[in-house]
Amino acid sequence: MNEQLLNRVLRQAEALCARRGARLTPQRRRVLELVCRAERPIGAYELLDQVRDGGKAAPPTVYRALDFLLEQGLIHKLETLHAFIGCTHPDHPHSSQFLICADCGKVTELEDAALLGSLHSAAAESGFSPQRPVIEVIGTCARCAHKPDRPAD
Amino acid sequence: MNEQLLNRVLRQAEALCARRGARLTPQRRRVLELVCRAERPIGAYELLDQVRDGGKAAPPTVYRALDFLLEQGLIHKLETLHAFIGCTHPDHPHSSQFLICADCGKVTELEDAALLGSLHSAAAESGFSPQRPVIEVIGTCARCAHKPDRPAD
DNA sequence: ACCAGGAATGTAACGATATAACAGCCCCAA
DNA sequence: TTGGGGCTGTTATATCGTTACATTCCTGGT
Ligand SMILES: [Zn+2]
Ligand SMILES: [Zn+2]
Ligand SMILES: [Zn+2]
Ligand SMILES: [Zn+2]
Repeated sequence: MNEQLLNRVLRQAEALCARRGARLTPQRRRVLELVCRAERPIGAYELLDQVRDGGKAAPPTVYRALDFLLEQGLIHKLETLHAFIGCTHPDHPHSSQFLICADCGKVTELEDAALLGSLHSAAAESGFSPQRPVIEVIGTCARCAHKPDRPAD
Repeated sequence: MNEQLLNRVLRQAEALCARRGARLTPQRRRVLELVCRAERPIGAYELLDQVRDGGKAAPPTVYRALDFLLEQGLIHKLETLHAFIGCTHPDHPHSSQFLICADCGKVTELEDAALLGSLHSAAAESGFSPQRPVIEVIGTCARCAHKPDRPAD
């Protein structure tokens, strides 16, 4: 996430939390910023290292911040990677899908209505009521597909 | 999985492995049977307890069997639960979807072509080549939706 | 039958991810 | 001012998964 987008996201986060009466404390804001600055999904313990930064901090510090940010929809958790990414459009609640490149590790967040529709149709046939769809697709991104070969294998 | 289906699955597993030159050893067959007998997704350490059954066994024993069974498509892993279920139709390779009831824990395996189609379309728009789609839907199953209330909350 | 050599298993230790439980702090509201 | 709820600190522990290396088993070539 570039600097400009990051600033926008942080401002949106503050506005959203204010509107909702949720407290985006410095600790939480710090974790949000770290997640968003990471070019790739980032793990909780990796975050912990950065939060410590010489000082002291324990897992609950980071996990509690992550829980808050997840509740507010400011970040997403990638179940297949046990890692987190910042949401680029937290302004509205959404159920999104993730394209995860197994080669370069980059993740693209989609919000595909047709895909969600298919999912709801399929669930409905079984009388099932979806509450939290988890859709994560491991594959190869366009950039990596164009690479002629793995350069440094 | 009922006894009849279990027996069919075990026979299919033997046939498949034989055809592929893969060795469905007693250990692996045992783990497959334990996974299939479980009414719900079962975790690796839970399996380990049952594999031990008084004797001795260590995590790699179970994880290696699980790896083999996953490779052969005889079981599936549920990423959101860190648990495993037996595949009810291992005769052909497939990418399936899972409906996970948050109330009773039951899991339904789907193989919905339309849903997969939507997924591929959505991915294609981003130039992304899917290799392993992970689709797990947390929600409420038909049975649990009909319950008037949580009986013992 | 014999003997590699690879596949499968046993065993001990460790690493990574996540939560429980309880204590102290801060801020606002009654 | 005095709770009380929300946030944070701290320690320990639970849960999930892997590494590394020794041993055993099976198989295929001779
Ligand atoms: Zn998002
Ligand atoms: Zn890539
Ligand atoms: Zn299946
Ligand atoms: Zn249910």
